[in-house]
Amino acid sequence: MKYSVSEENYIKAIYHLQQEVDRVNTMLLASTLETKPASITDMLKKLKTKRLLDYKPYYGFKLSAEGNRVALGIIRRHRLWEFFLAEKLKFNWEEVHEMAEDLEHVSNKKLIDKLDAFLGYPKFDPHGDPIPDQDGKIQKEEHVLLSELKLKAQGRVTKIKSHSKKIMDLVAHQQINIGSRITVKKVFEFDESMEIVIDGKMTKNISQQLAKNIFIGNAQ
Amino acid sequence: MKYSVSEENYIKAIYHLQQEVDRVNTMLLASTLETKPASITDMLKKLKTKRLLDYKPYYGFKLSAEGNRVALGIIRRHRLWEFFLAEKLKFNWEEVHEMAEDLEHVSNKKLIDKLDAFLGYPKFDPHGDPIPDQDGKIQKEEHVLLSELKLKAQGRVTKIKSHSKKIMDLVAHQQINIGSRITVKKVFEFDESMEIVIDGKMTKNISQQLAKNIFIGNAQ
DNA sequence: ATTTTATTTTAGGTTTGTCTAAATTTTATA
DNA sequence: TATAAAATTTAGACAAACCTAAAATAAAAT
Repeated sequence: MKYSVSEENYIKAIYHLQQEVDRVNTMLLASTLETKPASITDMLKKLKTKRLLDYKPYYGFKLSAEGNRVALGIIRRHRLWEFFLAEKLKFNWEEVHEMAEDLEHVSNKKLIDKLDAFLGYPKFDPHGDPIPDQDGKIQKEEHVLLSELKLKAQGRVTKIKSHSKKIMDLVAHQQINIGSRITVKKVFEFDESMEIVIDGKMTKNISQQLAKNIFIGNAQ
Repeated sequence: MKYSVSEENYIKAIYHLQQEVDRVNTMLLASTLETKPASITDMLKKLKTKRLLDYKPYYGFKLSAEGNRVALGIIRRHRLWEFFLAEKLKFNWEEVHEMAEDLEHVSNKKLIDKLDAFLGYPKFDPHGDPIPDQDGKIQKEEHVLLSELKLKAQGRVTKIKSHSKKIMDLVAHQQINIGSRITVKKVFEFDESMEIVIDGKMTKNISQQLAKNIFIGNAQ
């Protein structure tokens, strides 16, 4: 089954929201898609008739099993293209998200599977988010926030929570990358900022707000 | 300026038709786009107001200078993606056209220029068609149809005229590739079929219809 | 338990790109 | 050159995806 760009954007947005809340509602989806609640209702009905959505008027909604499957396909495409853009075309990892928003809608299965092979079946995209395989399976992530790491603890950066430009600017400037090895040297009680060592080379001071957006984990 | 997928498909189709006839008309465009004449007229008006088209009702039409520039941008994207698909993802050259039809509409300039660099600034796509550079400049092709080649003449395959699946099937089966060196051994008066030698190795018999679709030239 | 507020849906309108059927214009033919 | 045929355009309709404004429903507050 082939879905329109709009349908795919709705499905993807619902999927992501479901990772944070158990039942998505109209207002929330409208604000993340920057559209009006009435438009949301229209699309919900459409997705329901296509059996992608479990939807009862006035009572929120969630993706059906099939809806989930479709969402994972879109996310697979998005993240593979992100990996391609960063790894092969040498884009900075803060630039790739926007371009992948367009590329993800090119949905020829054979193309995506060959791209996957060409890239060497990567398990994580440049932001550290897991890339679903052909069957929609996702590598389990186990990670904690850098802000929760104990003194002297160390681990690798697996993911940045938000992909907003503001965070990306700071993270890039501080030379924190996916895969960087981080050691917590000191935590200051005053503002809970921390001193960290990156890859055993650079010592940096980062705010608690930033530390709350950096995941440290077991991946890659 | 950003154009819709539909607008881009019209612009591209008009550009290609202009390589064959001097003034394109409604019926011709309708049949190549597999759409109805009334739809063509609608879009022509739109492209005219956007100053992409030189159009006088009832008297045919052709692309403006700006229309040409836009067309070359689309063709550049199409052919770069074709090259990528064939060269990097290892698709057969008869498969790439269809996928590139989707990819060509992803029009981020920086993405395309980086893709171009990644591919090593190729001058011809897998079908032997020239790839416009950033400024829309195209490498001049000089070629003749294989059917017009004289006896004992030889040259390299630079391009296949049509990209239809039917032709591609036959061409691939006969092991005729872009860059293959072809020598005309014999031409039969009865049906104007010809015996050719490919790369000095294989001797094949091909129909006149096929020979009329194979270009032999100076490129690559 | 009402009333107020917030959320959600419905009703009806717009734009884009398509269509069919009818009207118009050009081209071909007798 | 008048008429028939073909090509083109216009008029009006439709689906997709959005919108605004109004109505319906649910949740919160008094």
